[in-house]
Amino acid sequence: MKTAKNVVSLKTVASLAGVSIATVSRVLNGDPVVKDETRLAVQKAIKTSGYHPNRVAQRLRATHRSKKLIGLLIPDIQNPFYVDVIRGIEEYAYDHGSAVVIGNFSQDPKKEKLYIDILRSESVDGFIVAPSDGRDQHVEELIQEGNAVVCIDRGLTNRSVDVVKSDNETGAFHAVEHLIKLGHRRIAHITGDPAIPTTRERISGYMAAHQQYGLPVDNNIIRGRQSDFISGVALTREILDLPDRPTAIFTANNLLTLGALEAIHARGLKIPAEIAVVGFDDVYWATSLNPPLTAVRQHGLEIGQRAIELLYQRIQHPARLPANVIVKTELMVRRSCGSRPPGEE
Amino acid sequence: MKTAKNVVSLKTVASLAGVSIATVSRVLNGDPVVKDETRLAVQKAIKTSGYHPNRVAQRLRATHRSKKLIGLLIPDIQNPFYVDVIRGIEEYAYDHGSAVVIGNFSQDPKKEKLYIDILRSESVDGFIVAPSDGRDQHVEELIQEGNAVVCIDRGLTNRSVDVVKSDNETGAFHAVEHLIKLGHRRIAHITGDPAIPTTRERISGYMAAHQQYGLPVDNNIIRGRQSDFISGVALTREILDLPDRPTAIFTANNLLTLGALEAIHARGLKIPAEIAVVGFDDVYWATSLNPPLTAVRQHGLEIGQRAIELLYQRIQHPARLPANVIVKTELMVRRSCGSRPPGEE
DNA sequence: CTGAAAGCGCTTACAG
DNA sequence: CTGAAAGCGCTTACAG
Repeated sequence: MKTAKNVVSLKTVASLAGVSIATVSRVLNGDPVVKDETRLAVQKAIKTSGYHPNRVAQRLRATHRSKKLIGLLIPDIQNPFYVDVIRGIEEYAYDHGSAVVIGNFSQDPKKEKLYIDILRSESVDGFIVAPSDGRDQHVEELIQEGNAVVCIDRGLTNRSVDVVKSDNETGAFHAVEHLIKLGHRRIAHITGDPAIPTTRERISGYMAAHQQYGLPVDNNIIRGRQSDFISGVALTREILDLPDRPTAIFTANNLLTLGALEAIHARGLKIPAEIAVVGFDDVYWATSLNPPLTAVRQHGLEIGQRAIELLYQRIQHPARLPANVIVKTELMVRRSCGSRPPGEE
Repeated sequence: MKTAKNVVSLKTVASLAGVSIATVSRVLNGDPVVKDETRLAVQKAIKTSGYHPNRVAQRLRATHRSKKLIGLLIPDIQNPFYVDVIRGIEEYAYDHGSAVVIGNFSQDPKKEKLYIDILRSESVDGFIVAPSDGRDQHVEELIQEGNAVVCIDRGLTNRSVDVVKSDNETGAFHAVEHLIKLGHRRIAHITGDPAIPTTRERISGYMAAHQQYGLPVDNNIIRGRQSDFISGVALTREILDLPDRPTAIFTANNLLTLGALEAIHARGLKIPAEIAVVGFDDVYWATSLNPPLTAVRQHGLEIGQRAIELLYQRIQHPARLPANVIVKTELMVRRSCGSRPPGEE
């Protein structure tokens, strides 16, 4: 067992092949100018020496070529939606020989700032970011400095920027419409953090469905605080305690849905017999819930792929106008919303 | 809006402060030899110029100091257990100013190889890896070359290496013991991929519990194929089709558990009235299942933290003997295993 | 077609 | 206490 790391560099290969390091570099980069004979000798030397290019040196040197590194800023790696997005990005990246550095900032702007600094000084090709909110200073700054940036899930309010996100409004619309068509007339909406643009779009969809079907909106049953589990539990409890309890709840993301389920189970209420549930965000365990959850599926993988494609376009054309990619959602109808509202069976 | 990226380097700061780049570097690295007056001038220049060190250059230059980059090889980023591990690692890493590059190889050895190559040539400080199986050639090689490597969840069979993992055997033992104490006599075990050491350890625990309580083991109800959802469904179906159906199922990981639930729900069987379920891996949505799932909780966060601590130790003491850290599991008793076996109510 | 040399942004002996 | 210089492993004009 060797304990010292062997350092096979261009130099090693060059001396092995009896050429200069410049020539080896040319062969590695597929420069057609190299004589076939030389190329062959070099390729052989590369093989026998087990040479692998040092990406750090390449990145330091590369001013005008790709640095093969993408920075990713994720608000919450525990959220399966973002895991899908990451997978979409990663697949594409590694297909192109790029690596991905992930900063999971847990919705903490300070942590976000730290990660941005780190990624920046790793001189990544560009950033894919879910801004902590619509007025995210750090992301603004990043763009200001001339970095390639693509936003996912949410854009920035004061600046036009490449964005890839779900059609939140239509997704919410379909969810609520589905409940209305089943006969529900009082549908609560547990929303996410009001500071996040996504939250507002989903509320819009909820409103639009009510309007389209001539249903009055009761602001008292639209409640939001944070986007997390705890809020889901607390807000659902409030809703369930209401004198004229809604017959259905539409939750704005998977954590809120879990919170809602917890609160409903704790009350011993039957789903959908006593209360129907539809959630935003489909998750792989949604079918294993009892009853299986009706949910608005976001295509996270596709969002990730589109984001990284857009990022590479942005790198090549820094001046092109910002694109706004809206990815369709899909309503996965399962048993948690039943076939008719409670009390009518 | 500037479109060109500003390149504030040591040079910029040096000329601003009227010193050489060597001096700036010394100030940055806290070299006490620098005169206070000079230090102050340099610090001021750093502030006003908005200088941030280039980590790429630092890493290229750093032969003997930390490169501030950790490589992570994860078999499946969709598995919440690994997400916890990642969070544990990440927290520690970023507290120490290190970044983490994640390679999610989806149990695909080819992808694993590619990622190892990339991470290696990014000259990371070290690797934290969950080997694809006990005879993982690529991980072997990595160690062979003198890299700092810590394994998580599973070790290597032919080589002693730093490992951090759950106490799988005891965890499984407690799960099965719990079922036995509830009166179950026929307990099926849906195992993971037999090539993964973890699988075997969990089987051992299952066996040990049977032995301790003088229960016969029926190999016909211990079944394993892959570690995924599909296998969970298929194997559970097989088990449920058996003439003398077991009264309980112990599943070896969270995906298998989901598969089992799917199969059980499809048959319309009541949990735990007709069949009890205990799963390895607690997940944050386990309490939202109906009924809530009894599960063996692994402390993923702690595993991640211990792993990265061990890694830094390994970097500092390349020759120290490999450590084997076993992290306790915890049985989370919920309603999916009931209070007595089916048929005795 | 190939090589010598400059340089990417740093750190670190070596002088002084 | 500070600076000039070498060098980490590459790429790329520039000569020849």
